[in-house]
Amino acid sequence: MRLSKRGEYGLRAMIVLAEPVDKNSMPVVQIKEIAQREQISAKFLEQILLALKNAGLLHSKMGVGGGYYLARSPREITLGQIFRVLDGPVAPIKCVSQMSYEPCGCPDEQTCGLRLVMGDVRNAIADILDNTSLADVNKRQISVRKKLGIK
Amino acid sequence: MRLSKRGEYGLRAMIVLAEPVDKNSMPVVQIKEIAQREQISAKFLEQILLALKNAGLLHSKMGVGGGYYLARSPREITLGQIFRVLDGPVAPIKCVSQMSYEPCGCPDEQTCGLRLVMGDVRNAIADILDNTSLADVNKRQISVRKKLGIK
DNA sequence: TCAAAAGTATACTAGTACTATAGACTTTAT
DNA sequence: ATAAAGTCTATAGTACTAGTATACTTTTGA
Repeated sequence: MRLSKRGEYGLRAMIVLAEPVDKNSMPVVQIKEIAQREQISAKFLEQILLALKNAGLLHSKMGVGGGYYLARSPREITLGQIFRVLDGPVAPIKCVSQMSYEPCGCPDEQTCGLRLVMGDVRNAIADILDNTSLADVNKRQISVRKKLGIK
Repeated sequence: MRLSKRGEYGLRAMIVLAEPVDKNSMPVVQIKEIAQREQISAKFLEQILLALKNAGLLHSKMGVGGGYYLARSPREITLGQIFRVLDGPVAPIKCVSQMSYEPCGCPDEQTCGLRLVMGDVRNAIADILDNTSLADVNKRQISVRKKLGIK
């Protein structure tokens, strides 16, 4: 039940890109900067951000002073959207996938016990990922920091 | 967020092995029989059941009339136990694993937003898998069949 | 007693996915 | 014009997946 490095890095990068910036500074962040902050290979991150751009979650600006920025407000981008771009369906088994169903080959799908339970698992995961926006993540981070009295 | 074939087949086999049998027939089932019923390569299933046996979830009887049977009552074997033997930790990322924690390399684990959310995901999955026994699965199957009016 | 049924154990393999790395190209600000 | 930045595609090493293969051990019962 693993999140790939691709997914991990992409989610972390998106969370960084959603961080509230001081007003009237253009919220464009460079790959290199994210890579450094999060200790990720910049070249690998390149591919990941490109995929997120092609999926419409990021926009970019080329050339000097360029970089990436969110295509929509952090409130409107969920972790589920990001996850699906980078790691595919949320469901642990294809036959319970809402977004990309496929039969799994069990003798009788309707009464397959595994399918029943894995359906619950899928729903539990999707519930969290699809109802947590980048803004929510930032809010939580801030409240944790406050609680710990840091920064 | 995928369940491997190994995990899938193992869980399916365990569910079969937990099926209520007519009283006083020894509940020993052969690999071949499970493989046929569930459409799984018998040789592959062999390895899987062996792993489950070595983990103490199954017992076996060698020789003619032998086979596998559950080491404990279906009420006492959870899907979480089976899953962990075959597919490893439930957590989507190592730094939120209860059973086999490892740092994941983010700059500050305490305030890592991804970690906070993935912790929730881990708990949601573990909640289901660790609180669903083989007996529960069978009960659900039966109730689904009843509802559908089959068999 | 010995053959057949059944599990045990390990090695091997083809294919695919993962995790990058590399390099050539395009766009843009100054 | 040049350097900074993203774009795009190819490639490589490694690990994992999903099996196959093979030789063995244990047990039963004819």
